Amino acid sequence: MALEHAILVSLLERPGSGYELARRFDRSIGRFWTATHQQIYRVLRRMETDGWISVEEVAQDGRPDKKVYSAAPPGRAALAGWLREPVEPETVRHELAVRIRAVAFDDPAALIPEVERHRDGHAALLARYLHGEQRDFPAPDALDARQRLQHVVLRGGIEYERMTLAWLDDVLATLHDLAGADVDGRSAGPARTGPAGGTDPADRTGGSAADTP
Amino acid sequence: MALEHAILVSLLERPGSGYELARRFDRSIGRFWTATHQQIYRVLRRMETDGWISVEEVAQDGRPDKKVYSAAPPGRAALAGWLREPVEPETVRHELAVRIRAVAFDDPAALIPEVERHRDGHAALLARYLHGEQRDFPAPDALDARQRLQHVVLRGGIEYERMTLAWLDDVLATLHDLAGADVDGRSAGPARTGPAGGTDPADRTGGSAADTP
DNA sequence: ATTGCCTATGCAACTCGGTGCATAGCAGGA
DNA sequence: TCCTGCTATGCACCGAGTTGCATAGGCAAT
Repeated sequence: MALEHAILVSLLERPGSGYELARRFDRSIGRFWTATHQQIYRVLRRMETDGWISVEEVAQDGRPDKKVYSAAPPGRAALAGWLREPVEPETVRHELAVRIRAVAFDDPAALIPEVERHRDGHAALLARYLHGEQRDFPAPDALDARQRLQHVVLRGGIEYERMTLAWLDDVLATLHDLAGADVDGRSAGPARTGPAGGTDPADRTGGSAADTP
Repeated sequence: MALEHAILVSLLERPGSGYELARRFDRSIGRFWTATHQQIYRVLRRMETDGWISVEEVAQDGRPDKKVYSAAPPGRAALAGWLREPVEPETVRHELAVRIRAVAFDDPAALIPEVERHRDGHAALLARYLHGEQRDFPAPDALDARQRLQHVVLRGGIEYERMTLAWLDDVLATLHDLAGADVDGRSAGPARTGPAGGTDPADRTGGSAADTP
């Protein structure tokens, strides 16, 4: 669990209230670590009792008071320790890949609209990243340490979106091709690849193709 | 929640017991959808009571009996319906990105070993994917629908690993560069980028660089 | 002989994370 | 005027998912 650490990083970059953190998790940090305000408030309370962060109540006019949190020395120490721990191997949850494999047992055309929607979303995100890069890192040779680290993370996001976009085009081409090949199956619901239910024929997949996604 | 659907796809590709499914989730399907045996057994029971799958008790010699599950027509129908639902926007949990940003408040060299380990893992996985592609899809023009779908998913995995590998090299170059630049900070623990705790200077990041990862 | 691993299934307890709802003052538009 | 939306924090509940443990026979190696 790294939400504590994501919050610590965010608070080190700039102190803020739970509400402000929640909005940051909708924008910046949220691109690679999501969290709802509920979770953030709960974790903030725990971190405070653990001494990782310190609070300051700030009265405001025209809007409710807020609690501004800052990273405390124990929090920094915890972060430093965390950086030296082994990286856990990222639990993967790639829903689209499951759906693509599922389409073998249904109409390939059924998935096309959703893949296109997905594709457009990634295209928009890539455009946003590239715009942000132009704005924030116009001179990549004159950056301090923190900016260089932010830039390398951003480059990762850009390359990921580029790669995903190209792959989704590949997927779409494949789906269109398959949908065009068997026009008769277009209207049918399930049960088309195999004769009926149960075991499918030509099922050599278990140990070969299924072994590598 | 798509574990049901991942299991359905796996059972359609080949019927099997909970234990067999668990092992598949360690290898093939597990590359893009992880699950422990506990979860699988629980979900299998629920799917069975819902009529999505059917069971057959199989006695074995020399090892415990097993329950072999197969996808039933209602399961196929549920899968077809799922394929037409909107794709939920993938909750991102990219721990390494958080760590890279965290390193701005600690020693950049501290992260290098873990990034290298990570890099080697991705290199090994890429090699495995490429080997699997050679083995299972030597003639990409002569594939049936299911194989073509499996191949396009595999291509996605390959491109993802290629991209990740290049990016991790980029990250390593950046970290080495930063670690070489401030040799004085090498041995220090936390608290080096900013003067002490609290708010860091040059904190224009909140709305600019922080806005795009 | 004992240790450890593999097959095969399952219970119990827990944490993590998300949804829905509540409060409460203020601002702006229909 | 009413409705919506923003700031700001929080409770209660539920489902998903993990960890630890249990059982139980058979196999292989030390």
